[in-house]
Amino acid sequence: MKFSKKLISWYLQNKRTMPWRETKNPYHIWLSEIILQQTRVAQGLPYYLSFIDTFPTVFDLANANEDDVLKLWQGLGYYSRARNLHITAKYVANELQGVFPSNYKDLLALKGVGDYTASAIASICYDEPVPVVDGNVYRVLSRFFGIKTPINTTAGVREFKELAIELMDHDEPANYNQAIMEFGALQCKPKSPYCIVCPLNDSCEGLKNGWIDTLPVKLKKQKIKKRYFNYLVYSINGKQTILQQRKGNGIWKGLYEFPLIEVEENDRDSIMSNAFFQKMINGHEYKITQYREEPIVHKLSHQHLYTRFYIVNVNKLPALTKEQKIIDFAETHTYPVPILLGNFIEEFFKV
DNA sequence: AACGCGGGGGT
DNA sequence: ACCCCAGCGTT
Repeated sequence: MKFSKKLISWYLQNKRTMPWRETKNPYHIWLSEIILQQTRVAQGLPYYLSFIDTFPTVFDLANANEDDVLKLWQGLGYYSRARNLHITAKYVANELQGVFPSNYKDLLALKGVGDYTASAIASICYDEPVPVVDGNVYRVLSRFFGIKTPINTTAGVREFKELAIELMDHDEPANYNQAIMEFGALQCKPKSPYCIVCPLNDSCEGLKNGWIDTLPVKLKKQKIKKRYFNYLVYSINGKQTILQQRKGNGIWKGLYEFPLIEVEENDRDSIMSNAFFQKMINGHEYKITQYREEPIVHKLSHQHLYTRFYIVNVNKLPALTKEQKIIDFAETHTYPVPILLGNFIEEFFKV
């Protein structure tokens, strides 16, 4: 039997039930695909349900405030996905009368939709025979065909894409694409795949040569940067605090946070002598206490954030920058914040 | 072509 | 610790 037909056969018997597999509504499929980028099904599923519930149509999403979209996205990470989601919703609602593009090429033009996502939507919604090449597909193909080309190089991306095009099932694009991904997720998984009971184990080059544990080949690991964050949690007359929105292009763009002092070395002197800190407290009576002695270490894929919170008690309003807003304690939890701050707010303000 | 971007789960 | 996850946009 053909490679693709074996996978589809496996898929029809082993696929998990998921809400986005019950529909071909492009709005729902698009939403699920954006949410699932670099995200496990178990983590993304509750977000998918709450987005569908809160924004039943692309018009509802388009008419929302960006802050509300980010708030619903809070905790899912890679927040540019949420901002691009909102941009694309407005584009589809306002420029395309709510009708999504119906082919790979036009889908690719949407913000936040790359090669993978355009292929996924085009194949699932419109039966266009364009192959998806995600992390699962790299693993399945590299093992089955014994391909050692690193997957995160230009040559690797091109080689696997060309192979995927050859293998594409033109009779059932939707089933085939979901089959190879589901197969990679459940059967040909990264560690301890079920080769003994695999329907492809009689012709798998990786298994035959003992390469299962070394495929796919991926070049270098990014090294982790350490950063030292010091948040000033203002308590103004014990009722209000200050939040500011992150600008620029770094992490958490668009999310809110307390006034932040980032230092190179995490010693108390460098924080207290920091120019920004002096400016914030200059001319005001204040009492400052450190929330916890030990920093909270927030681990991201690419950096570790050693974070301290300082409670700054004041009786007068400090001078605010343009980005800063006075917020009632009870309202702090309505702003989209990184999960690191969300946890703190929940604990400290008891909201 | 290389890099930055979250948070969670598995081993 | 380290890897991976239905990747994408920017530089």
